Amino acid sequence: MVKVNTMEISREEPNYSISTAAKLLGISIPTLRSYEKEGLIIPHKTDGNQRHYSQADLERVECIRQAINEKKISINGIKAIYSLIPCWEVVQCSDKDREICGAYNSDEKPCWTFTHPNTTCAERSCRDCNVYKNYSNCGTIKDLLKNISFNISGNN
Amino acid sequence: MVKVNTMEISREEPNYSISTAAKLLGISIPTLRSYEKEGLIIPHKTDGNQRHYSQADLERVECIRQAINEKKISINGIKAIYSLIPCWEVVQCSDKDREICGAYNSDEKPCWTFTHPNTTCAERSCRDCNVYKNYSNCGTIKDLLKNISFNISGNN
DNA sequence: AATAGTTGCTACCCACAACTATCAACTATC
DNA sequence: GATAGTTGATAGTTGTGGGTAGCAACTATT
Repeated sequence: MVKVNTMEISREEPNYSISTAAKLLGISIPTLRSYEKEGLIIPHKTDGNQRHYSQADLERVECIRQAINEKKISINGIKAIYSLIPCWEVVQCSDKDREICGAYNSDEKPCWTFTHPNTTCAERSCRDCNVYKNYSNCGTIKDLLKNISFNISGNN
Repeated sequence: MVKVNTMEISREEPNYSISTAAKLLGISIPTLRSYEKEGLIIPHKTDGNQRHYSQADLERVECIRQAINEKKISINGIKAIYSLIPCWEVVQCSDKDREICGAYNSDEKPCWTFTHPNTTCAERSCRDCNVYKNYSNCGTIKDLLKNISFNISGNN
């Protein structure tokens, strides 16, 4: 139990610089930066604004690469898929939040690419949020949708 | 009421040949065929195996085109998004169905591109199914997910 | 039975999404 | 304070996904 916890922490410890991360992944540094610019990853940033990547980050990037290179899903496609993660349920945000939240009302970009003024997510760090952390692995979004009690309204 | 019904029927009446459909959409015939081959649309087929398109089909194609040309989502991306439609809830299929159903266990292709032997969907026509019909319009998939009572398990 | 339109191929084209290289200014480490 | 590594830019490269054209065989319409 304690051991698992330790492993979990080390998996999320941002130990790799951008150059070692790029080397480990077999891609260039600009590519890694562009994934961030597109909102696919949120690396940790030091006080001096330098990027650091954890093991979990690397695995996330590998899923993204698999989607792009093997599944032939474009970057905008991945963003659209991420936007379907039901964040509003994961963070249990209020009806009022949903009205004003850009993420809730978008189907083009993941929620963590929005600023969330005046919502539950305002003071949260998206990198540490379960929406970002849990549903990043290659096939987990559909699995999330399966663990759902549906209540389809107006379905004729 | 009757009037709406009539409109609804005419909207789904497969009145257009492939050449007129292509002309109305401003695309070539091979393109229209390729969308079908990819599983994005299911046109009606005559006894002589010729394709006929309804008004609803044309609108569907327009959404697909918008996704490809404006949103820059690749065809495989669109397929992956369609695969996230919770068909199992729309058609209310059994636990046993879910075990053996290729669609339930895929996140690459929409459910209607599978044959569904020995499931609730086996004897259904996918073109007439609500999964195909209702959640084809550009932004409706996320809306569907919003009309849901969630029951997230194992969410730490 | 003749004309027009369709079928499923295969072969071809090209815009551009994904990626890389290079830069001066800045940060980290010793 | 000097070396190595990083930052955000811009400019350049390239593979290929999305689309088209052309074909013989088939179907529809007159």
